[in-house]
Amino acid sequence: MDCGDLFNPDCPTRLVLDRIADKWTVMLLVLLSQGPMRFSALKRATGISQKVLAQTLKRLERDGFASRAVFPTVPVTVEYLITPLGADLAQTLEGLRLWSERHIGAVLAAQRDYDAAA
Amino acid sequence: MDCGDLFNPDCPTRLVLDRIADKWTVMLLVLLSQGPMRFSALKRATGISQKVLAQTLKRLERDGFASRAVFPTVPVTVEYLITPLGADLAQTLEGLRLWSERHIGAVLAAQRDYDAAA
DNA sequence: CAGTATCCGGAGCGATACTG
DNA sequence: CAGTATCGCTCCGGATACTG
Repeated sequence: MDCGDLFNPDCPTRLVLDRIADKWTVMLLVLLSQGPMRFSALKRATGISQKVLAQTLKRLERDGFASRAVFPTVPVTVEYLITPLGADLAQTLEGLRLWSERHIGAVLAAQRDYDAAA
Repeated sequence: MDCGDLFNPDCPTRLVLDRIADKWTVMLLVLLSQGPMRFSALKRATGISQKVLAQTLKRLERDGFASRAVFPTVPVTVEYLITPLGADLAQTLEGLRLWSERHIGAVLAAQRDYDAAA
């Protein structure tokens, strides 16, 4: 891994990591990559508080990972959709998901050993 | 992406993500994957505060991603080394790094557009 | 329904001082 | 050298209440 620029706070990898590294972003990314969803559906599915959900969706939109579709019904209906960029990122995250499922056992075992030694 | 279990806080992907999603873990992982390093060298290379560096290294060790080698010199010498598990994870993160370098332009452009509209 | 506004507690991180 | 201990600030996230 070329990491010279990792020391730069503006390094692409750090920027992306900082963006997806909060509690809910990846989860919403994955959810939306399965299909469009409305605000309340996302809230129900995830259990996120309204404030944080709104916040996270706004950032997703700002970064170009999701888009908003507003239907002028009464009351208003809003759908969130993943963008091609967001779908591409979700696809890439798949590698990390596979790694996690394969190796989580090893990680948890290491933690147990470590804690037992202490 | 099979995300049914993403809603479970104990889902492997969330566990791993939560562990590497802090400010310094990935950077240390990458650094150590290039070769063993001593505490003070890591401190100099990264600019992390002593407290947070010690904290982060301890977690890396607990998760089985790094190991400590203590040499009984005076004063004591300590080297940190990446483990096979840690090296494997660093390798996987390479995919995310590549994605970041390829698409960071699109992300920053999206942010500019979004901010300009507001 | 789809948000915004406000308050609050806890975690993360840095700076500083101290120790074997 | 390789840490630990303490303080203080900031930001994140949750709970609650309110609005077009």
